[in-house]
This record gives sequence, C-alpha cells and structure tokens, in this order.
Amino acid sequence: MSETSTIRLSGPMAPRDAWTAERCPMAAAFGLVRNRSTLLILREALYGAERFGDFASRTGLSEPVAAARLKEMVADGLLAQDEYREPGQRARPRYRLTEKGSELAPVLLALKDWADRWIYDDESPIELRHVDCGAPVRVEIRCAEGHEIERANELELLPGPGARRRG
Amino acid sequence: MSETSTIRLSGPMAPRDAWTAERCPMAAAFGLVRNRSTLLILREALYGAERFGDFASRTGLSEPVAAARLKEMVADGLLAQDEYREPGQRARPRYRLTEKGSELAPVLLALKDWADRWIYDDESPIELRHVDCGAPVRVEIRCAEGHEIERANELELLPGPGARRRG
DNA sequence: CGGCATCCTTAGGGATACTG
DNA sequence: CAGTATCCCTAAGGATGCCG
Repeated sequence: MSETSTIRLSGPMAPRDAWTAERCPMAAAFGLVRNRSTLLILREALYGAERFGDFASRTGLSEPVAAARLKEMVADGLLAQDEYREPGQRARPRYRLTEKGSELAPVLLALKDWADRWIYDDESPIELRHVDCGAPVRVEIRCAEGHEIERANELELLPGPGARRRG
Repeated sequence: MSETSTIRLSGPMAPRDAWTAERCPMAAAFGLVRNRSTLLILREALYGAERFGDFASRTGLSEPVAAARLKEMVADGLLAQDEYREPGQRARPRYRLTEKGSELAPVLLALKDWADRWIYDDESPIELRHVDCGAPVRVEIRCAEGHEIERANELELLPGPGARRRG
C-alpha cells in the first residue's frame, strides 16, 4: 500500500494519448448526470418516486429546479413521462426510469460504497440487501475470467474498438 | 422488462423515510466529486498523472481551475502533495492519489460502463483489461453470497447501522 | 515550470409568486 | 397538484497576464 495505485498505460497507450481525453466515456457519462440535482432525482426515481411533487420534496430541490431537471432527463432518455389514472382519480403526470436511466444504478451504488467507507466510517445510514437472500450488496470490479480487481494497478488501459471512429 | 425497475422499500423504509434524503451516501460522495473538473483530474490521476502541467493540459482545464481543484482535492484527502526530485533535476511538486482517492475508481468505471453501452453503443474508445489474464473488466453488483444483481428491483433498501446517529 | 490575480460569462439553484 | 415566471445569488470555468 506504499505505492500509489494507478492504471497501467502500456503498449499503444504509453506515452498517454491525447484522445483518451477527447473521447472519454467517464466524462461523457458525467455529462448526463452533470449536477447534484440530477443525481438526487435519479436516486428518488430508484427509490420509486414517480410524481413531480415527490421528486421536489424528497430531494429538497426547489420546484423550478426539479421541473427543469425532469424535463432534461426525459429529453436525455433517463426518464419516461406518461400519464396514469388511479381508479376514481384524475390523470396525473408520471416519471419513470427508463432502462437507460436505471442502469445508472451502479454509479450511485459505487458512490454509496465509497461514502460508506470514507465518510461514514463503515456505519452507513442505509443498507442495500439482495431481496432473494438478504445478503448485503456491494460494487465489485471483476474481469470476464471472474477475478476480482482490488486496485487500479491491476488494470491496463488500451484503445477500444471505438478508438478510431469519429463522432 | 416491461415493468420499471426500482429498489424495494420494505418494512421500516415504507413509506419512505425523510432521513434517506438528509443522510444520503450517494449525495455525500457526489459532494466531494462535485463537478466535471474534479472528475477529469481524478481520471488523469488514475492514468498516472502527477504534475500540475499534465493535469491542466491532459484535462483541457484552464490553469486557474486545475490549481483550484488540485488544492481542494488535497484538502479533501483525495490527493497527496509532495515534492520529488529526479536525478539531476530541480524538485517539483507532485500530486498522487491517496487510497481514499483511488477508491473512487469504481465510480469512474461505472460511468465508463454506462457510457460504453448507452453513448458509444458498445464500441468504447477505451478498454480496461485485467493485467494478469488480459480479460476485459466490468463493474458488477453482487451480494455477499456471490449472487450477481442485474436489476434494481432485486435490491431492498433498509436503515443502516448509522441510521440513528447524528452528525 | 507551477502557479496566482483578475475579469468575464454561463450554469446551478433557492425564494417567491402565480396559473391551469 | 403540477408546474411556470421572475429575480437574485453563488459556483464553475475560460482567457489573459504576471510572477517566483
């Protein structure tokens, strides 16, 4: 643990290529989450919120901000909006996670795991368990052979299939 | 896949409790990453950057912004600053990931996995492989029993050990 | 090199009040 | 209830220039 752990840039990546900055999936994904309010709305959507008022009140966001984010997230395909009518009630707008949106869950879980350790000192305010077996859940980095990766220096960075493409 | 997938809020969490918003590990962790520039610097640190000029140029950030972020990240314990002297050279400042900082790697990898699928259509500009076996790497959600979680509705949200504590 | 000072523009976000 | 319209303040970040 004395040595700083970084990802290995070998072969075609060393010395480091400029396009890893220009076409960076991490930055691209962050560009859609973008800000705190989007993250909070994403969290509430994962917790099952569907209605405008719930998003605003449970996140603590002001209504104008909640409205702006919901609109953006629908435009970005993270949420889908429709109307639903509970029996005997008037129709109400509803916002639900798309598959694209719900697949951001690992990002939130990775943030949670990190905060649980480094902010809450392993005493998290919330716990996630596997519904089927009740065991606690965590994010793992694993290769296709099933080996778990514990540190960044077990990783090697290479150009991907989309390295040459433009757009 | 017709049903929207959300985390289950059962027992003490249903109806949803307000403190899941007040003390939210996802939001807490996001509060340290906070903005795009921090993420980019984190990325470069993971790619092995150590010097001010490299952080600024490889991220494309202006120097004032890079300087401000590096300072914040050192204050937040994500980076450690020291001086090093290459043989026959003058001493230079150096910024390296702390353990706290490098453990944010899963967050970046989760963002990458998501973008690879939803932005780059499975043709990523970059690839990460396990150094030992060369197999591609991905983020997995898994419970302590080893079951992989594929969808949010396989998860159950509960109060954690730090639920009652204040601070 | 490795920064800091200054200036400027845009984005994020709260408060308040109002509408269908 | 589900927003929208204003207004205002702060944070994020680029450009330029200077300095040890």
